Amino acid sequence: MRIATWNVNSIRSRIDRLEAWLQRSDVDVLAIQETKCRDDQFPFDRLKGLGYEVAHYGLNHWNGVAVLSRVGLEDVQLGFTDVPGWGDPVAPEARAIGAVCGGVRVWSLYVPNGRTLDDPHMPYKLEWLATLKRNAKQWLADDPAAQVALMGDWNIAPQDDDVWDMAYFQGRTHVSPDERAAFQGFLDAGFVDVVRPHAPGPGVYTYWDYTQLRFAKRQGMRIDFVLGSPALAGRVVGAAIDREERKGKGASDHAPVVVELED
DNA sequence: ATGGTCGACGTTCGA
Repeated sequence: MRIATWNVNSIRSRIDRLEAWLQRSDVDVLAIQETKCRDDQFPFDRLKGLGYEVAHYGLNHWNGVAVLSRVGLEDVQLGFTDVPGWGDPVAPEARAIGAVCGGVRVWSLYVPNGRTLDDPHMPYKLEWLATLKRNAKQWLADDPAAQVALMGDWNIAPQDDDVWDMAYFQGRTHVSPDERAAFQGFLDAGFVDVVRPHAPGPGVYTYWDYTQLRFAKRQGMRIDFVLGSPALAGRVVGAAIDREERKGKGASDHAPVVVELED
């Protein structure tokens, strides 16, 4: 079984490329982030036409997450227990959707960006991650053999090699000790970055800013991850970042990340 | 091409 995650940066503007990518990538399950639309705007029919069941969680033109599957899609959950919201008054944001696909509990996650170190979005980001970690630890406590994939745009570069120049990122988000500690918490809980061993750095990224010719200059960030529970990690036989998909006109600023599981 | 791009509910904001 082949599972993947991709921040598409608007599914409506990316639907042609998404269709083409699905047809050539042969994935069974895809976690999508930043659909940037509501259900009534989501191109369900085109994806169903390719043989995928679809679960989408989108509240407005920001955020939005989805799971596509051609190996079954059950027990859909919008958000996780106690997921923090944002705003005044506090309102939910569509940043997490879970479903069981082919025996794997898949989560499509769009972690809050943080914006700047002194922005209120930063404590929101950390609280969001802490709450997700509490949930994830509980899932493993309930069933140590659970097959869980936490997939998505984590908006964290856990290691220095995950950005092109640490000096540039001094004082910026994505690399701060608090964010890295939040990410490490998932590893400490038993989850495994199942892609890194198959796509080692340095210079291996999943995101390149549209501006400043970042892609052409190979100035990217590794911020999209698939964290597998121990049982899932034991099934991983390969993984790859599809850097080709970042090329050309109409590309998302993120590349898809694909993980191959043994049957 | 005085070299900051995308996408969205856009003449502005979020990434």
